Amino acid sequence: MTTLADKGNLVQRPPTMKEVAALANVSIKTVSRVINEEPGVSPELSERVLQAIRQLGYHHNTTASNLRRADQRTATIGLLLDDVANPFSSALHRAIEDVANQHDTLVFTGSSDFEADREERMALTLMSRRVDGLIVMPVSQSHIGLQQFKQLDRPIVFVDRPANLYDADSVLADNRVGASVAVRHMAAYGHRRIAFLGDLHTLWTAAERHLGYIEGLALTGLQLDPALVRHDLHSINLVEQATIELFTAPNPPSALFAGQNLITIGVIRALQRLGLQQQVALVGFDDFPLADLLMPRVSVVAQDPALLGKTAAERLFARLDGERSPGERIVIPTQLLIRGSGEITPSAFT
Amino acid sequence: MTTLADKGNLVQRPPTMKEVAALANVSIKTVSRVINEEPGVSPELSERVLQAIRQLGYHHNTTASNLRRADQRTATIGLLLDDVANPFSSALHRAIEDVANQHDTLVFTGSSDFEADREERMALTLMSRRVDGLIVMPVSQSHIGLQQFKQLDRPIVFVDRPANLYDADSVLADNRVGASVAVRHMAAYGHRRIAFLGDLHTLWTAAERHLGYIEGLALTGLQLDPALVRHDLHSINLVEQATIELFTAPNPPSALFAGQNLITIGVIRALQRLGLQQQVALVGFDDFPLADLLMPRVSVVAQDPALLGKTAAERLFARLDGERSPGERIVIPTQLLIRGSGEITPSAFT
DNA sequence: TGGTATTTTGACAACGTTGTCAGATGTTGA
DNA sequence: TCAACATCTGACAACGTTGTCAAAATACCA
Repeated sequence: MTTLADKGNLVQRPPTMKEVAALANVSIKTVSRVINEEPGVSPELSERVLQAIRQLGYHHNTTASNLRRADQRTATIGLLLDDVANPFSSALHRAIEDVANQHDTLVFTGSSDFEADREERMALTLMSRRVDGLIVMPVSQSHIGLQQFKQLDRPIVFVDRPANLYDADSVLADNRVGASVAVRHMAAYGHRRIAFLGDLHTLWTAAERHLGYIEGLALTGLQLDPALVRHDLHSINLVEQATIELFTAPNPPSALFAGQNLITIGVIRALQRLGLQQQVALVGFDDFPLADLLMPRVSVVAQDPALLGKTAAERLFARLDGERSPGERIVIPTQLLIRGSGEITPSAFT
Repeated sequence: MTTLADKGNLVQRPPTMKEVAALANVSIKTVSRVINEEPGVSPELSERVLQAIRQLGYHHNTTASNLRRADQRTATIGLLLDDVANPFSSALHRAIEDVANQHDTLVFTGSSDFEADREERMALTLMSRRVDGLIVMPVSQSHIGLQQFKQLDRPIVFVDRPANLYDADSVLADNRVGASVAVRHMAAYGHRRIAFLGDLHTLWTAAERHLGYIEGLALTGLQLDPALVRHDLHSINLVEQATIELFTAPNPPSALFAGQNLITIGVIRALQRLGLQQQVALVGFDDFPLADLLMPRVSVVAQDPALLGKTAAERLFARLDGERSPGERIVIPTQLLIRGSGEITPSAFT
């Protein structure tokens, strides 16, 4: 025969309102009133209840409370990120946590690892937990799980990348303009052969930055050379390899636009290996810690992940507070940070 | 008159088992059995139920289920970190998430910002949510909130820093040995004046690394000079200022031990400002991204946050599975990564 | 003093689910 | 054909809380 304890179950039940009520010699409802600070409890009873609460070490059971409450709220939201350990994601996370805290809401966070079915699974799990809303960096195109969530009329806010879901808010960085500015910046320093190194072309941000690159070239009257465009560089090895290939091929670029911070880092690694870091211009998309300590200091198009996160969270809570306007795209501007690597002139390179 | 919708409540209730049961023309209990894959439901009924579930878009309500279940589990754990956006914390977070996923458990994460009362508040909130267990980077010394949690016989595992709570597991890096190794390493390169720059002395890790520094000096027969020891450098400005002071004072150090990664970065910034980065030896505690791309490349004592997190999470789930042995201290070794900055000789400096 | 208005309190059902147990149905063997 | 048994199924209570509403206690007024 096995007992509960044998199975490793939590056998010691926390005290309940019932026990508090018994000790204070009042009804459960009175205890409930005291805890929820509802008016109309005499100071005398209230004190007796509080005393009993202290004595028993009672703690309110939020889940049971939420189950009964009429508004169907759980005071939790879900957050689906690429990877909680990625600096961009974790900066978002922090900003969202801060807003959620102000709304007495807890955050369930998960990493999708860019896998649509992980995203899907997480979304369904969170739906089972009845989270009040969702903030998502979307991976999948179909959003099957998310659609089901939407059907319950619960808000979803997309962040960093938009979704095909009609009528959902998205909070995005201005990827296209940012990329275009980066290209034009290097063109202004005299570069005519500017390469593009991008992430998985299926990612919306990668595609937008590529479009910005093309726009930037067009605006400065430069020719687009397909040999200078590399997509799908989703691992550091692929980045290094692509960079080296660019410089061993005939007619190499004199400037590089790196479409994402991990790509920027891979490029720097490769340039150091090639000994070219002082001769090739480089602007990366998305800032990263220590970019200003490298030699040369790395110029980047900076996003503002904290602002993206804060905006997304505020949007979500506005929806939860009843805001019913149609879904919007909110675009947060980017900023070119001039530090040195983007201002290297072509003359440095031969 | 205001309706529910006006108040922004989630008015559309998700379908319940009751509705599924009605549609499939069976009892609620049968629906429950199908969902929980309990044996003894005829294939025919089972199919009818599944059909109804699909038709209504039913999703199991985990919270209601957990409330009723006998084992008192919510399949959630709480995670209290310094700051989810800090790379060390977020690496821990990711490793813990992965283990939790394997146990079909969701993680509530919060940032304490090194404030004891934030930690306290978070702990109480998580207790209200009836999380099954807690993983904590502790801030406070008293652990009032955590103690109450422990009283419910729910496991807590401390990570990175131990707690005064008797009988709780801690998973720690070998701070003292790591620091000692760093000091001895630089001493072996001929340094006799090695400075210590540390974090808030109230933090256990900072204190341990300081002890390791002292031990390292003692083991190499070097004199401890209090003028070379700086504590409480909890902001980048304080670090830069302290570094500059060290080098403007008479008899400056020829080598630096930085007790934490943000401190290391501040030191590098200051050394660059002073133009001393190639002349002063530096070993930092805790690795950071790009340490190997700076010039000189930065030697560090690396911790393994992913392993710390994984170990802590596995410990927690072992407890939840009924493991009843006394609380343990598990120490994860550190590793000296030789990259260049720690191998600069005193001769470079005059 | 009696009657009404007001405040305070508690009994009970309900939230959505699962545990318990008894009843219904079907199967087997003599 | 009937008892004995195994298999399926459902009624009901329970988990810990809050919403509803009526009862009890108190205050107020003529």
